Amino acid sequence: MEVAVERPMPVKEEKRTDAKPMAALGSARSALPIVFESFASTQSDAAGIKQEERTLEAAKAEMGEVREENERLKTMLSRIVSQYQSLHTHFLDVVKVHEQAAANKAKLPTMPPAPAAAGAGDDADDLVSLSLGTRPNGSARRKGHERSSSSSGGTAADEGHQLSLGLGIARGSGALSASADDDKASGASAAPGSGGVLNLSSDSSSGADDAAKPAAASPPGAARKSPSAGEGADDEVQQQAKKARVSVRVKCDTPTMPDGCQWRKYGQKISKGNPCPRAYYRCTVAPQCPVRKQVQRCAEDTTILITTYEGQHNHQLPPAATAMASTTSAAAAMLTSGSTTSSSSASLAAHHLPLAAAAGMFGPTTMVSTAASCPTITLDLTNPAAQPHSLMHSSPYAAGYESKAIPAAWSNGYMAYGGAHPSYYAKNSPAPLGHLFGGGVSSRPEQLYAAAQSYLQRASSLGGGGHGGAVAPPAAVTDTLAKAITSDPSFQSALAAAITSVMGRGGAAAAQK
DNA sequence: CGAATTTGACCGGCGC
DNA sequence: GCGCCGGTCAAATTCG
Repeated sequence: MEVAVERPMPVKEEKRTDAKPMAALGSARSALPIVFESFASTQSDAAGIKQEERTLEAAKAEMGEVREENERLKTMLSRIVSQYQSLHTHFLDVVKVHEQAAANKAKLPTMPPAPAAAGAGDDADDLVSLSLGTRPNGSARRKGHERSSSSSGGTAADEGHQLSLGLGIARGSGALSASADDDKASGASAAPGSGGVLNLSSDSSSGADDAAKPAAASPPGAARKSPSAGEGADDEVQQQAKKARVSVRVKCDTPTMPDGCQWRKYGQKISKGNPCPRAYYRCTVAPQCPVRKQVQRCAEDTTILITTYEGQHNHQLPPAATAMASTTSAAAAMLTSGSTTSSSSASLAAHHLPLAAAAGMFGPTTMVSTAASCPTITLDLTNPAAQPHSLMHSSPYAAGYESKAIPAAWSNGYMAYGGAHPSYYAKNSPAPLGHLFGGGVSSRPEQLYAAAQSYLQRASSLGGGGHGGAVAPPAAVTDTLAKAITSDPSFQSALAAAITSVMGRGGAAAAQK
């Protein structure tokens, strides 16, 4: 039994408290130990009072230096914030232009009939989204393509407070978006491994998302295939669809990642190249649910749990499970739409963007693999930088900060958030989302979500415009923005906090076994 | 006693 | 055609 897994992850309160301290604090922390050390030593030395005084002076001097550094960092932070704001403003302007263009274009009969099919629209503006977190019922699919499981039927009530981190890619533009609904924050604290690694690998089949919905759906592959120049590509697509997967890597010390769903283990195997056995689970929330997952520990670091999801839930999910479900669905959709664009990953990269964009924008820790029959997106959040604690305890702005730990795509969402609530961002720049999700400080779910949706829409519009090819290359814009945002440590810490929150929540609610 | 997990066997795909 | 390997099945075992 994996009951143990379900228990809420222990909250590492002490580490969370630092959410607000800024970079300055981080640096201060690093300096303080030295001070205390010397102070302690003086005490031990009862004889040399003079030496003690000397040490104290040295300590004071160090303190002074630390203060100065704090000031410097604060200044730097405010500068960064202002730059961020101006950048965002500029971005919004650009987006508006594209939005209008897209609006005009939308009136054209280019939209594929297969509506729902997430990411099905090959030529139209497909919005591929990868979301982590739950979202309020209903609003989820603004862009048609989001078939997150939550929308499938989540009870509205339950989903009132949910956290969602979404990433959307507007076809053609590569725009990404993230949305953040508030979450009781409750979860916030709880990240199991707090430092988690999330790997999302989606199958083209993702259709999965759609497929999951039993009735509606048309075969995964069929749903998304593009009628146009299909040819051999279609077959390939369909095949890929069958293997669509979403894998999530999380640093977790429990047997399985608490994703909120109920799973039943049906097998275990030792796979080649990894001494750790791979466990196979099947979703038991509904008898006919096709979703399966594989859980395996990373050979290099056994604290890292690699969970690969396959398929789409065909039933209502508990609130706690919608986050992961949405993520896997969206990721699958993204891959799917990508595959429909062209027949090979190479061409994908060269052409429209879904996959290419995803691969490029997610950053080094995220991989989108289309080579094999199982296209996979890997989001590696195991990176230390992704861990809230470490983030908050260190000086984010210090050189060497690992900005790549967070997918650039998510940064867009972050940006959206910031754009909608600049003031909030300014006040809490160190870890805005961290407060939101983790601290639960003055978070406003509706606003956040609205902001996210707003951004989503813009992003998709942008994509449409980009597709038209009339305007400046959106991809370039978003890429630039993505880089800028991603390099923002506060975003990283925020994201880490959000993920942590999700994970924690999942653990509490999940009835995993 | 029922349900879930364990674990060896079986099956199908893929590469050589 | 053969062997390897990943994935699944199902009987046996364990647990609550």
